[in-house]
Amino acid sequence: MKIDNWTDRFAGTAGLPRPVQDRLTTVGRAIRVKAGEVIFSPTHMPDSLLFLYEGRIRVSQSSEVGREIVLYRIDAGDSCVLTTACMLAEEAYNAEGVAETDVILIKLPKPDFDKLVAEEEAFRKFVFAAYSRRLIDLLRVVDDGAFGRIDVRLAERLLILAGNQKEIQTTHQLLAGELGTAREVISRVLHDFQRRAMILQSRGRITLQDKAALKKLTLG
Amino acid sequence: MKIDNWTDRFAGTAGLPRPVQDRLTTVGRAIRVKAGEVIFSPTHMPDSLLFLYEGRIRVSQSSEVGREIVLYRIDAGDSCVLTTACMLAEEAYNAEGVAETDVILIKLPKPDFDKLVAEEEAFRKFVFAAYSRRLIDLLRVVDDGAFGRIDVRLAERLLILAGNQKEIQTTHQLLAGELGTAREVISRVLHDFQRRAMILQSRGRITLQDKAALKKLTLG
DNA sequence: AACTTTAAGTGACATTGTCACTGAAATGGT
DNA sequence: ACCATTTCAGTGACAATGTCACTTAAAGTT
Repeated sequence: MKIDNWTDRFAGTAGLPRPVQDRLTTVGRAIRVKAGEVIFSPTHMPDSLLFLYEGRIRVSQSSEVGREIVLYRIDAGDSCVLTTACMLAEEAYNAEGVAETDVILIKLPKPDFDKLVAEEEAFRKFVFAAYSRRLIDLLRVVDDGAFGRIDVRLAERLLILAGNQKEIQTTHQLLAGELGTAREVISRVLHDFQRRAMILQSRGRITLQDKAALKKLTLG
Repeated sequence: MKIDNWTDRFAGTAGLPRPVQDRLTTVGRAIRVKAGEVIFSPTHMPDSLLFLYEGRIRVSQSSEVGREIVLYRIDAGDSCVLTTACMLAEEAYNAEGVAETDVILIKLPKPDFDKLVAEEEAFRKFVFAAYSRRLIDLLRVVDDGAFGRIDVRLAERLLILAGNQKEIQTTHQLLAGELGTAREVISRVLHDFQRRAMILQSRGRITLQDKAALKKLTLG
């Protein structure tokens, strides 16, 4: 598939000279991915730089015994540098990226990526910024995991997942995967939140009834 | 201070053309740091790229309540990209770098860094590789912290810290800081290791008496 | 309606983290 | 040498979190 002018959507490419942009739209292959599909995993790491044109990707890490933790999310307009990092590293890792919504990716082959990094200042900045964001994201994950309380982290995450909505469609299992904990732990904490009238639960759905109270929890 | 030919020590600079290397030795300022001194912290983030010419830097993250976790170590020949990442990011972080031994750093001002990245392929590769290693390191920290058992992690760390030595000079408090846990937890686990004749403790010192047993612990 | 699958609840227990201490070993001054 | 101070380690009680082995409930399937 071909998408015209995708370069307009990315901070690193929008300001490039017209001929360069034209070349990019020629060499970059657009790919549609359905929600839920795996975009990269330890066994299948693309050898291209991925630009996320549309949708959202969830990057998570999983343990041998099936537990999981969400590392960060990639939104439209950003790129996925973890795949490039993993290309360079020999060590084992176990991160995977899953399309959280229907997704349109632009796949830029490595040689073109290298050329662009070499020649275009703006693109270089974009790539470095992407790396930086991921590093900072991971620092946050480490901090939360090592020092944060589970009820606080869950309250935070519920607010984020809800956005400006009041309801979240999810399961306890999925929430456990967000925070890298066990389902039972989530069930316990949510039960407590409900007892305190902060939320209302039904199968596969959580209604945030008192967002202020949840937010308050994340502060103190 | 000036150090001749420091560029020979770094993968990203050793292969550069002679004139480029000469320029680098001119613009790069060498700095000596004594063991224990803070090299960067949230309140004092250098605006240069740091090359570690000699010694070792410990990068750790600390919580508000005084707990700490070691993220990774930077060895001679490597660079410290976290500072460059933090320069680009607006978000709060709380990582700090401490000289673990006496250290010699080469400080390359940002403009020179940018120029080098723009012009030299080898240097670019070096920088990207450095970013990648840190990302992978952090993935490991997340994995260990979220899914690992504390006794296994401690056994692993003891073996690493000992290297090919048999003895480690450290305190329970410092070991707690390595793994992001509390001193009492370390005391408990070490007590257990000693009961099982895997180690021998005295004030400020741990002797690994049965490395094989410790290693075995890290597998099963 | 009966069956299957998936989601959630629960109690018992293990592990890890926190708190408030105690005691022991090194350090430093007089 | 003696004492005071500081640093390091040990400990028991308890809280928070993670694990296990289930049960119960809801939604989808035939």
